[in-house]
Amino acid sequence: MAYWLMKSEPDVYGIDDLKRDRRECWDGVRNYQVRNMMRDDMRKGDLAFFYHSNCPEPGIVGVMRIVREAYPDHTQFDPQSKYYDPKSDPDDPRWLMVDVAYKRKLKRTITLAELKAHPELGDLPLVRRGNRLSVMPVTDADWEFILGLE
DNA sequence: GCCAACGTTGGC
DNA sequence: GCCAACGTTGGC
Repeated sequence: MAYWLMKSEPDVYGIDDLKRDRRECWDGVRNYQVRNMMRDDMRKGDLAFFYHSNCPEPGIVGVMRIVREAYPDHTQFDPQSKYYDPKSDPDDPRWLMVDVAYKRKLKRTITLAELKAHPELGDLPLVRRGNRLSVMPVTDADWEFILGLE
């Protein structure tokens, strides 16, 4: 089983929204590297950290489970959606999404600042300069280490 | 295929 | 709101 970290802006969709919905499709990924990881490496049963980005206190706020593997993201064909992609061919969809299910909230937010302060996490893409992936792999060791901070 | 211009992400 | 970093676009 693999581990992941997935970013979302809490103003758009936060951990409390997922807690309420229990399960949701992770739409709006429009980055090829992320799409390829979701398609090739993300499997049902994998666990992921829910990360709040672009907010007053960016950090890890919860844990969720991948419950459906990559399939076409319907928002790419919806002209009303901000994720609409007119260049995507319905017979060969360009963008994919997975479904996630709420597992739990962390007892507290493990902030980005805190993650950065631990040299043990130096290889975590999140804390590496210039990283902009909205979905990234987390090693077993980093997963355990981060949960240990809770 | 190069690369300048432009758009987006996301921390601060 | 600023801006660094990086991805994408499109002219050539």
